[in-house]
Amino acid sequence: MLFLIENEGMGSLTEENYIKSVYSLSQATGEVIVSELAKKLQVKPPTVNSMMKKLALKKWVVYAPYKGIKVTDKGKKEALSIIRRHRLAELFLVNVMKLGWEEVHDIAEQLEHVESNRFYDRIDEMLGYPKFDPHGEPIPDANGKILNDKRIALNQAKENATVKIVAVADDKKSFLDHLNDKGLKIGEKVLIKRKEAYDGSVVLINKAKVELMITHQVAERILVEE
Amino acid sequence: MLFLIENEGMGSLTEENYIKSVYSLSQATGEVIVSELAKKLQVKPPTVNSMMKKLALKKWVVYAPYKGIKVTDKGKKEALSIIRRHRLAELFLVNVMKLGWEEVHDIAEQLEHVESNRFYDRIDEMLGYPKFDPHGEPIPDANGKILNDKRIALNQAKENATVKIVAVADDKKSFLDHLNDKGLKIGEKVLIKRKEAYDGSVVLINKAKVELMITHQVAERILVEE
DNA sequence: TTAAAATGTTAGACGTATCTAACAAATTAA
DNA sequence: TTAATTTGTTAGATACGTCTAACATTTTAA
Repeated sequence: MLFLIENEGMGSLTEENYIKSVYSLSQATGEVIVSELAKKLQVKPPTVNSMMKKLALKKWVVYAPYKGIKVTDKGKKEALSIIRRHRLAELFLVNVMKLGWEEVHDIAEQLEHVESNRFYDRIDEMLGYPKFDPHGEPIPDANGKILNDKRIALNQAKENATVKIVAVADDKKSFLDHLNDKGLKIGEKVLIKRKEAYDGSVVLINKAKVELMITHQVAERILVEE
Repeated sequence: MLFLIENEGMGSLTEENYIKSVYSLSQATGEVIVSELAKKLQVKPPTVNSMMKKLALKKWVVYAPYKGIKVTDKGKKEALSIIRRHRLAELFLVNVMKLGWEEVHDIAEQLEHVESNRFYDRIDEMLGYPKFDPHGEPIPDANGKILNDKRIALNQAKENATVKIVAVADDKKSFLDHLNDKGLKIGEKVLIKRKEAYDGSVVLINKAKVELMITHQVAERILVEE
């Protein structure tokens, strides 16, 4: 007799980490490639490959050989539930436990896997049911509903539109530094002046009326709305 | 090239769970047997057997085939560090997060494996550096030092001694109920009237001057001091 | 447009933690 | 004190998550 330890919808800690990364890396463009995931998760491509087959069987992702990986609604729900726990944990560590923002990420990475609705509901309550974390990232509610899910990658915004930078899809320090150098930050509005069909770069005008050119690679990782 | 992921002293989550159980189950008698551990950890005896070989290699336990398992000083240090985290977590969940005692054990079981000194030091600070948890169990300090480590099993106390019940080495509800039926509880003093050499049972007199007989099996699981 | 480079997949291996089946030792009871 | 029972060990299997080496496909660039 064989017993299934995990319930239908549940995932192992590892699976949780994968779906979370698939979700966030595919946010901007709608999909993510194997090598990108491998880099993010610090594993080799074959490992990602076999895990994707597994997640595809679970219907968390859509995955055809040599094609990009897409999250399904089911996978999205999983990811949002983990992201909710991560963001609540971070906020809790900062607001209640008075730890510094720079030191909470790794702890939250561990706390997000704690299995206990009571624990997270209580944190949510103590924090006053917050809707956003201090990076501007929305916190999904207990049902996985997320406020303002209409964010798009900067390179997908229309020419001449004025959009607000609401988040970045890459939290590596080097990327944040790069934005800083360009005089861009979360919360600020920019005007999309021109999108180069040629190389996908975007020319925009920032708050200080300065014209800036940003590469496709970078534009893809900046989330905007409106 | 092969990289070791774990540092010398560290253990996997599984190893941590094993050494914790070895430590607590061997508290009273100085050792614990395979089947007892298997029962506690919900695994089969061969699993315990192979894990004990592993922990013996790490010098956390002393283990010879068909003999009881003993914790080494090194293993004790590991165990105390996990127990510290568990007890701090429980107290935090109850005192700060206002969860009920009955619901915190499983959450603490998960939190105790969070790797972050900052996290635990902060909890310790918020709780005012507590020395005992509400079950009367001492909380080891950051160096693994434990206040009053002179507790002994009830059956090891001398005849005619008056001792205080400070903790139980078995937190299953059925055991606690059994003690309740006998009119014994943590914090209460009892007089050891007689110890039967024959079957190891102990006759004692409780607060209400009532004479009680408790079996060796039970006496072994009641920790007393003084 | 084809050759080189980048990216992805398959096959086969390994370590961890677990199991069952079969056997061995120690303890208990007749 | 020997036989039965309990307890422990060994051997071999399995699932998970990972790897490397070899091969396949796709993309890029000459």
